Amino acid sequence: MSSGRRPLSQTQERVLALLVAAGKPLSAYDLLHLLRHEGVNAPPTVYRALDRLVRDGLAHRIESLNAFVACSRPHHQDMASFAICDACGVVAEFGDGELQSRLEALSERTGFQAERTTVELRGRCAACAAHGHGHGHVHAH
Amino acid sequence: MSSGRRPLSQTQERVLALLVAAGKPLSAYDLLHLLRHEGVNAPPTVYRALDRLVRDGLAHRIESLNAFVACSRPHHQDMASFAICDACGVVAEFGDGELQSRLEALSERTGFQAERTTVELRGRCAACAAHGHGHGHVHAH
DNA sequence: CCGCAACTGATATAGTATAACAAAACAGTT
DNA sequence: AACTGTTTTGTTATACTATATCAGTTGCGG
Ligand SMILES: [Zn+2]
Ligand SMILES: [Zn+2]
Ligand SMILES: [Zn+2]
Ligand SMILES: [Zn+2]
Repeated sequence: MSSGRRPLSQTQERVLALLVAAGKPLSAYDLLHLLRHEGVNAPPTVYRALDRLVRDGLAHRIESLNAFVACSRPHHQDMASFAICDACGVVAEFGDGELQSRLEALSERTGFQAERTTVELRGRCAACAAHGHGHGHVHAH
Repeated sequence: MSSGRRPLSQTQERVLALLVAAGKPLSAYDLLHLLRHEGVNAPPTVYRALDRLVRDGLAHRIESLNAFVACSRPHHQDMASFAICDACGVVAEFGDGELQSRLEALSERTGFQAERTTVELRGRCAACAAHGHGHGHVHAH
């Protein structure tokens, strides 16, 4: 039998390293541009590596940004939520037991069987809210 | 002074009507195809109508689907959450005071100032979970 | 009438994601 | 080593989602 899961491939390691280094969400095409120097030059390669990382719980997709971020507590089983600063781009990942309980209670009541839950707060982080970075925007370019 | 907000334009009305009739999320391009018969033939027209409807609280964007759905309780001020069935495509919109309080408490603690909150549950609705529609997928085509 | 704001038309372009198929790499088995 | 099933990669092409830009229009208040 196969004990544990496969190790990451070279590409998967590279993508994860880039996400960790960035410390904020990168789009698949951001990653692709960063990897052009290293022989990766097609979208599917990047998307496949991302699929693996997300399946494995090493990265998350941020739906409201169409982007990906390294998991801050790899392989956790509970659901993840995100607070995303629109001024500086930083993302805080947090787990919230009460939030999760609340959503599970809802499933109980309604019979809806959730397989995946997205919770994303968009706004300003404490630092940016203080600083008068009140109306800036992060640009991907 | 201008009492109340402007009425919806013809295009905006049509887009809203289509969303209501569909009873589930439609992509901007789904709407565009439906409107081709009526002289609308460019994406920006549809996106602009959708912007207006979303700004006005008559429709919501579902981030995890890149699609739009009519609001089930127009103009509500509290945050909306969504349970989306991946088998039959139906979306249930719900407001949950406790959920909202929980998220507001979080903002309080961390200083994060949320301007927009996305809560989306993906899974199977009660009917589909019962029926053994256990592994189907909804296709947009 | 004038000016302003919102909306539209039209064209082009940017950004995000997957389909499909062939080839290579890898691990476990015989 | 040879065989087998699975995973990953390469490559090309294509589909889907969204915005930029600029000109023209419409509706309304001053
Ligand atoms: Zn995580
Ligand atoms: Zn910030
Ligand atoms: Zn609503
Ligand atoms: Zn269903």
